[in-house]
Amino acid sequence: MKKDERHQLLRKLVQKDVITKQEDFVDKLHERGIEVTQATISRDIKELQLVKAPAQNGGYRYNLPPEMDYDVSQKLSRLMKDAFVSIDTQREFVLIRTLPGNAFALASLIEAAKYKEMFGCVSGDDTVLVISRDEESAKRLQKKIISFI
Amino acid sequence: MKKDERHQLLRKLVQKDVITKQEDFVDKLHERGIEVTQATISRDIKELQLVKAPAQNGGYRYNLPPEMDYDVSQKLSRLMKDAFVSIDTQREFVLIRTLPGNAFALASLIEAAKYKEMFGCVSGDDTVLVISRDEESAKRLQKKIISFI
DNA sequence: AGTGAATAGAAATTCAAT
DNA sequence: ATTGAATTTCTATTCACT
Repeated sequence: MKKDERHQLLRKLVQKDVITKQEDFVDKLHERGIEVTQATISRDIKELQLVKAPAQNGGYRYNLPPEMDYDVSQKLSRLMKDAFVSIDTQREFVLIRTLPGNAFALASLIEAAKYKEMFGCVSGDDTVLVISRDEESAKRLQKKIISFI
Repeated sequence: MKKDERHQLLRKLVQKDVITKQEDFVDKLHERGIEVTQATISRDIKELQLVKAPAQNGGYRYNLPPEMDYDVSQKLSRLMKDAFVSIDTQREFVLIRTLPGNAFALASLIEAAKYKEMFGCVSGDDTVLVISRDEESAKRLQKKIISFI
């Protein structure tokens, strides 16, 4: 199983089940016949930026990172499915192509999403250029943006 | 130094400084002449529901719990300073008294705040009754609501 | 209740291998 | 690049005391 697949699964699991420690992930994956160790889960958690949060009841629970506004997320999802053409990164830049006339709207939504990785964002008619902090950030942004399709 | 004071200070510190581990808190407090151990900080973190989040740069950072909308928070703050009279808990209930005619507005804002501890919330003219999950939740809600004054 | 000292328990990293 | 085994580091809890 590829890392990206496992990451997707972890995101599912952390929402569906109450995960109180990393071993819980190891066990859940084991149930599905996927063998990983705690070391790998620790790295996954870091990459996915999951957080271990003290819960209401007194225990702990791993959570997804704080999401952007539901509203923004909805609109991004619709616009991306609708008008997305391609995405690529070059150094600390992310270049997104859209159908003509949609780039400005997309740029506005990306601004509204307040990605921590993002410095700024400019748009033409069918092109959005996102400037991020560094190459790593650009790659992470690419993944996040693609996930809306 | 009282626990509540220390909690307030921790909330300040976690915003101002980059705290990567609990010992960082111990050190920061030590600099201010406050002697606590890591054990106490661990308990504080649990009570304040601070989270250790993987950061953009590859490290870790303790953060405040995800906040409610800025907008809601602003309005709550204004209304509380304006119209708050008293607050008390009884079992799993929180009873808030306001100046006459303000309870409904306060209840709406409390609803909008989407506190996890809250079941429901009803209001009269000068009284808001919040129903929470249990006694502990009620006490936590009381603290959170008072903090807007 | 709130706390510290000691300890158990959980998570992150190192080191090696692939 | 990705991982597991071992290890280190960090965090939570226990126990005793106040």
